[in-house]
Amino acid sequence: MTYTLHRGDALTVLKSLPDESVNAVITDPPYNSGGRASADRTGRTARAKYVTSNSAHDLADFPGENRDQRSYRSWLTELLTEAYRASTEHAVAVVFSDWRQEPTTSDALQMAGWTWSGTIPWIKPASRPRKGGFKQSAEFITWGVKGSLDRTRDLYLPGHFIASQPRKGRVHITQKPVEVMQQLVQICPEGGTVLDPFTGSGSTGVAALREGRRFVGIELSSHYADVAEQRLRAELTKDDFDLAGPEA
Amino acid sequence: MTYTLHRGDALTVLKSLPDESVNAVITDPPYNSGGRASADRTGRTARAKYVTSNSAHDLADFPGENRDQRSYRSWLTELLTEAYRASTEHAVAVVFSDWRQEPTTSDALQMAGWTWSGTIPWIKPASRPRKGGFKQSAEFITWGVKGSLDRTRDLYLPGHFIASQPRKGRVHITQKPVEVMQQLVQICPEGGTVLDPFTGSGSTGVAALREGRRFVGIELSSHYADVAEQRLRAELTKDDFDLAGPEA
DNA sequence: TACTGGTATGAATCGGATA
DNA sequence: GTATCCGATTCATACCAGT
Repeated sequence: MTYTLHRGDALTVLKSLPDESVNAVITDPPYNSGGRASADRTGRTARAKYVTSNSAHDLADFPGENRDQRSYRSWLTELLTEAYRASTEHAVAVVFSDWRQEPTTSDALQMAGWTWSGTIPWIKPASRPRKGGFKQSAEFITWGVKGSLDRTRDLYLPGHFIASQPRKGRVHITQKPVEVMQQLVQICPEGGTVLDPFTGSGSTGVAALREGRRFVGIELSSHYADVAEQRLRAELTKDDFDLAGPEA
Repeated sequence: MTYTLHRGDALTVLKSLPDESVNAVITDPPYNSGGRASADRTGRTARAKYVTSNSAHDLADFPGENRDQRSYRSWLTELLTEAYRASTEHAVAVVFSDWRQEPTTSDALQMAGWTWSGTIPWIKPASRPRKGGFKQSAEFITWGVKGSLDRTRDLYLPGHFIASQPRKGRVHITQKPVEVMQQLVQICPEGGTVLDPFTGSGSTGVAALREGRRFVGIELSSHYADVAEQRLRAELTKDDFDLAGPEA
């Protein structure tokens, strides 16, 4: 399997992709969430919003956490519109969000032309408690189809995920568990192409390669583009190693 | 503990409730979901939408399943507005929905004045698989506060639930597991009053009584009002029995 | 290997001080 | 007042070291 990693702004690069060139879009955009007032959400960095002040780790910040509610919706809509154009018939879009952005995400998905087909909770067992109320232990995966689902495939995917955020060897604040991503990429037909306009540390790509799908990624931050490049290359090397065996 | 069960239309009865008389609103309104087109949703009864055509059980139909998307939103908004009026400061509203109605539900909750504070997935492990895609195994519990959360309470509630729908002894199509409801009613202070404008078979009430909360219910269908009445009365009797012990 | 005990942390949240 | 910023808080879970 192969991958392509574009360095640059998601929307700009998306516009340069040819029509009907990908078979699934799986991505985790910056949520632009957190905080009560608009200024809290737009005026602080991802680290300031999402990382406990006394955390020992020193993971790099990531860009794009400065949009207010309205511009978040139109921005996401335009992104998903371009992704729709670049997708084949029966392609599926899979978009992460938190509870606050889930309604906006399903709006944007539909405005971009996709047929909203469901919302899948991802349960994170290790999450902060909240005194006096219900804690927030889930993220949401909104998915939709271009046209109709391909019902000829003998594919049955779960309706929820329970998995902890990576802790050991974590390289990104919002890194997703590869085992979850490996399930998600199966929505793309084998040998097809998975697109992730917010590659980050590249978990979607790693999962795609492991499951025998091609990968096209876009990442703005040069730091994370480097990280993703390394992880993806390592994945290919590991493949060769696995195929050849340790004796080769 | 005591309960009051009103028979009649939810909105009409709600308007007759005194201001600031309840401490939590926990309810499962008719979802008005199901079909893709408006005609699919409004033209069929609840049984036709939610029950596999050859199902063996013979549960009664329930009313209120004939609103399109827009009128559902305004109807729910008006309901939650009245519920808000009838609630005390720091009261919490807890509203079930499916993935399709979750955005509308959080809209209505906020339009009614509540501060939306989160969305909790309820995972139903035994759900039908879906060929070619992700199955739908979750419902969503949208919750919000009148004013601010009471953070003086030593209360830490879960951020998700995993429980199968009652199978044995089920009396309502959309009956909720009492163990889930028993967790939810804890958002109401002990000895306080829980309101459920769509009582159905009365699971919210049963849970409230078990957890030492008063209950005020409203149910339109006389069939289900009878069912709820019986379950609630049985719960009180069982209480007496438990207190006195089998030898008394 | 299986278990135990110690420790660090989470796509937060909120009250209250400061500007 | 209003907007912004600072930092205390909370516990189930995951990881690690040691037996």
